[in-house]
Amino acid sequence: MLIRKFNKNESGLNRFFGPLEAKIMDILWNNCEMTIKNVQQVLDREKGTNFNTVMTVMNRLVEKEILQKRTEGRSSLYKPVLSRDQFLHTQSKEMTNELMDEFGTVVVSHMLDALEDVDDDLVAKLEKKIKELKKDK
Amino acid sequence: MLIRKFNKNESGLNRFFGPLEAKIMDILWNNCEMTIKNVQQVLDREKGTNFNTVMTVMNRLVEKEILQKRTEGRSSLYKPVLSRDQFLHTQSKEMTNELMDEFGTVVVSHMLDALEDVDDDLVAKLEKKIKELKKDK
DNA sequence: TTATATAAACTACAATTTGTAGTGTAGCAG
DNA sequence: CTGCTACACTACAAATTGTAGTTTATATAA
Repeated sequence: MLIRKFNKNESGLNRFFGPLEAKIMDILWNNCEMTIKNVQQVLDREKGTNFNTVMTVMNRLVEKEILQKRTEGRSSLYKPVLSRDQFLHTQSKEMTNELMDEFGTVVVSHMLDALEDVDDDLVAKLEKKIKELKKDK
Repeated sequence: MLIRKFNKNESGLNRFFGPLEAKIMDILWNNCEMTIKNVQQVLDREKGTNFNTVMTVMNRLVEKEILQKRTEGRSSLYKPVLSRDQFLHTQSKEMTNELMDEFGTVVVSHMLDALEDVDDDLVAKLEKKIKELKKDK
């Protein structure tokens, strides 16, 4: 799973992918396993995209181990290695860890500053964590 | 201040800059205001780097509003717009906000999972925050 | 069986970002 | 006034991403 960067000033999948890559991943995640043609047809509903373009980008995503490819007769079927939820969960966890490794507790402080409208589960988790932290002292 | 991406699998300034850019920023932050020649001389202690290369990279950093340039007679003096601390603080805050905007409270949960060895001030801040959150209900 | 359509492979090019460096220019110093 | 120095201008390379043409292999239709 080769995601090298997190794009700032973008949103959603565009934080991890280029614009076309992001559209393709979105389509794959909405449809499970698809051929290049299938993907191209969905893309085409908005704006014509060349078959070869779609193929190139999808095969690059396979090289990066973000998609997996299975040859079925004359056609190949592509699907994401991880589900969308798994992917986003992994990325959010990785990014959180990267930030904490890099900046330490400062990010915790920033998070608390930005924290509003939290559900009860998270408050409970916060309280539990505080107790643990105090016990460790 | 144009920082477009956060590089994963890097560390320190290399998360925000290319390798040479990062070295140059490090030098500038250790020395305040410097000419290109000064910077080049410090770089040269490890490995010869072409004067024009240093100049190009530094002027690009000026375009990105990361460095500021002041012409003093025949030479130009460069210095970072923000101090290292200001820069890192800004970036950690921005990144934290980006993550929270993107993923919501999941990142807080991840953060708590990774949290260890916290100082007393942060524990106090956590407790204060919990009280506020409960009051809002 | 052969012709045609289609999927895939291979190849290549453009724009962007970053590192690299040559050449030209203007001004100061001897 | 002549050369050194700093800067500007320009250009190219590698990587990333978007784009698409050409070629090859094959399956299906005539």
